[in-house]
Amino acid sequence: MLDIEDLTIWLPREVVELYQKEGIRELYPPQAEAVERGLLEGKNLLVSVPTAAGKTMLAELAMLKAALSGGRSLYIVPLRALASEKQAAFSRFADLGVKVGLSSGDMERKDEYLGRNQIIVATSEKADSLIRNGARWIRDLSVLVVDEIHLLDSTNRGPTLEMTITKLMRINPKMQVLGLSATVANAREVASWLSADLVESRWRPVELKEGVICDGILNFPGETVSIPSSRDDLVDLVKDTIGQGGQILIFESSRRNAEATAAKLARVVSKRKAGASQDQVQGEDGSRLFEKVLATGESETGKKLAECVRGGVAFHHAGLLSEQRAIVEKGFRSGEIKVIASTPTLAAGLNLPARRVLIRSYKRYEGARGMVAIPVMEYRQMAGRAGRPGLDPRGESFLMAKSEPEMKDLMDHYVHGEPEEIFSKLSMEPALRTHLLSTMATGFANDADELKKFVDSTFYAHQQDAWHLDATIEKVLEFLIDSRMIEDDLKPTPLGELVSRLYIDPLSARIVVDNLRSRETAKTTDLTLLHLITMTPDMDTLYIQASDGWVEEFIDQHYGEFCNEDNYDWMMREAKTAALLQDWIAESEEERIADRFRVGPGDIRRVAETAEWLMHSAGRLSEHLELGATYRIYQLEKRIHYGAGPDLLSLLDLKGVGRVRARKLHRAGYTSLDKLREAKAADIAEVVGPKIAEKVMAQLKERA
DNA sequence: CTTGCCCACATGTAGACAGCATGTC
DNA sequence: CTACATGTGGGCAAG
Repeated sequence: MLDIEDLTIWLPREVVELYQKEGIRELYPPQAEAVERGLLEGKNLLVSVPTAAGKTMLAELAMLKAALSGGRSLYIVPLRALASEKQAAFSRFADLGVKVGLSSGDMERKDEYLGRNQIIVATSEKADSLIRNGARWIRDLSVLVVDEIHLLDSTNRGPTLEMTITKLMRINPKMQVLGLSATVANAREVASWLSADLVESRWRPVELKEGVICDGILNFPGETVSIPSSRDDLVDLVKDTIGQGGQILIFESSRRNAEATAAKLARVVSKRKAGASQDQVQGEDGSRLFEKVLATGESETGKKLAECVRGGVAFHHAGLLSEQRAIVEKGFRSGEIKVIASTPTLAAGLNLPARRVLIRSYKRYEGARGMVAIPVMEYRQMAGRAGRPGLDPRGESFLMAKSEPEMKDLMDHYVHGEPEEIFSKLSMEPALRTHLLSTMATGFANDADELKKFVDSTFYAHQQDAWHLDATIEKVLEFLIDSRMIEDDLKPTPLGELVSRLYIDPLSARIVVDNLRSRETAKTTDLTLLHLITMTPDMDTLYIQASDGWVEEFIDQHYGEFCNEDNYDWMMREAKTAALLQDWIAESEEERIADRFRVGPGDIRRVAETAEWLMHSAGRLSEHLELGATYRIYQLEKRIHYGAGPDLLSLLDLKGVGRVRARKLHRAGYTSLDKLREAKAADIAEVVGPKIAEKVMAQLKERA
């Protein structure tokens, strides 16, 4: 037991008082262990404990210690949403004179300006990008916190995290490193890579009972409990939970299942409500949320969600708009929503605990491999959402089994099972393409020897045999040389430096450059350029479904406009994605796009966001190599940003004018800035309202 | 003739980071 | 390439 008061040995009194004011009297056991192991004496630590065991506070203590003695800390998280959540939380240190900055792709300030903060929160990619772009303050860090460091195991994003940590440790040799991890089998291995002490514990602030539900029986280790049964375990468990005044989080393996489950439960839950008299207020809550959801747009998804929240139930997946997700999350926190059926979005993301968690399917579709049982680590991630500290006496989580033998299997494998080891994915070719280039471009290595030394300091080299890595490195370097991004002696070319800073896959750059070079300008249309960026590995193309027969026709019709693509399956996906973007910049309504392409509104935004980034990068490449398409590409970039037709481009330069107002002005005859200049303020006000009109007039005057 | 049920068969499958430069309705 | 849950439409019997 360590009293919070004891922290005054290492920290100023005002820090301790801040926590005391928040009601904290003593440290949790794993926290105390971390402090004893030298958290506040600059020791590197890897803390591997369950969710909600107080990892964040440990990071806070270390960062405050540094901040109050003039040091700077970087806190790395895997998600943008998490970055804003942490930034908001750390902002309470303003009273101590500690400033907090946020840096992620969607919320950006000037990089150098960020250095004025003592704590900076960033996504791993952004942190990497800050290094690539040469932000100076990043060479002067006292503390590095890496949240969810077990993501080193992720194929997509693990290598970025790994390289970022490696680079930061190299340029800040004295920096304290604090890794925060879920429980994994080989935490010691990760710790040793970081030269860190390991703090490992299974302690939780709220008891968690894990079990398996089967035929109306809740099976816990050494104990079974039966609940009122109507032969539908899902409905029974939900009714039971709500009957106790609790909330439940249900994890599904597909969006469709999440939506179907939510719809089904909404019917059940609202029927219960209708029976109870004091629930008048609840009903009003429901209709308030109903309106709020509908206000975000009346897409199919939106309407379905609105219908569900009316009954106090919601679904949650990446097809939702971020506004819609926010409504669901907030509604659940406030208790207006009792049940969320979610895809894994919620498992990895925000802190949204519930009394009970139901994992309805522990299998997940993995393309060629069919349905695969999820790793224990992911199970823990989901189960760990059960139990709200201070609110629930305990949390309960359940897997769902259809038979006795399956129930026993699940007990063995998940409830009693140990999480897996994590493995570096750095030897994957796409990862190396990106990161070898940036290593050379940022001067972390200047020749083959230095590169070898650098690679030797990665987690991969620490953990695994290097022969596979060496072979891939060879291949990748050849590609980079052939693409003129590095010279024969591995020195970066200006093109290579540009690609590294743009943060795109070198292969994406290669595809863009090759196609722009070989293509005759006369045959280049908007569709050509849209297709071009969908061909790059940085674009996640849409799937082809049975109802997508039109795509083949679309390809035939516009044959000459497409870039060369040998693989017809890819071609279909690329063409479909390009078609979506074409609709988007033709000002087609979101609802219509969602319908035509069978995607959620959130997917549309994501495709557009990625496309905008890639179009910008294509523009920079065209500009740098003088490929002749620069102007057109930048215009397209702008159109993708706003989702607007070509005739609006000049109007969009005006602040306060987006796609909607620009179209209104255009329809009213104000088709250009000159036309607007000739008009009277009152007439413009007629179209866009007096306030905006005034703003517009002021800008016109300034420009003239 | 309608309704309800079972079966065979078709269908579709999680998530989300980055550049740049500041403000949509 | 490996599975699975869900939705759909036809066939059939009961009402």
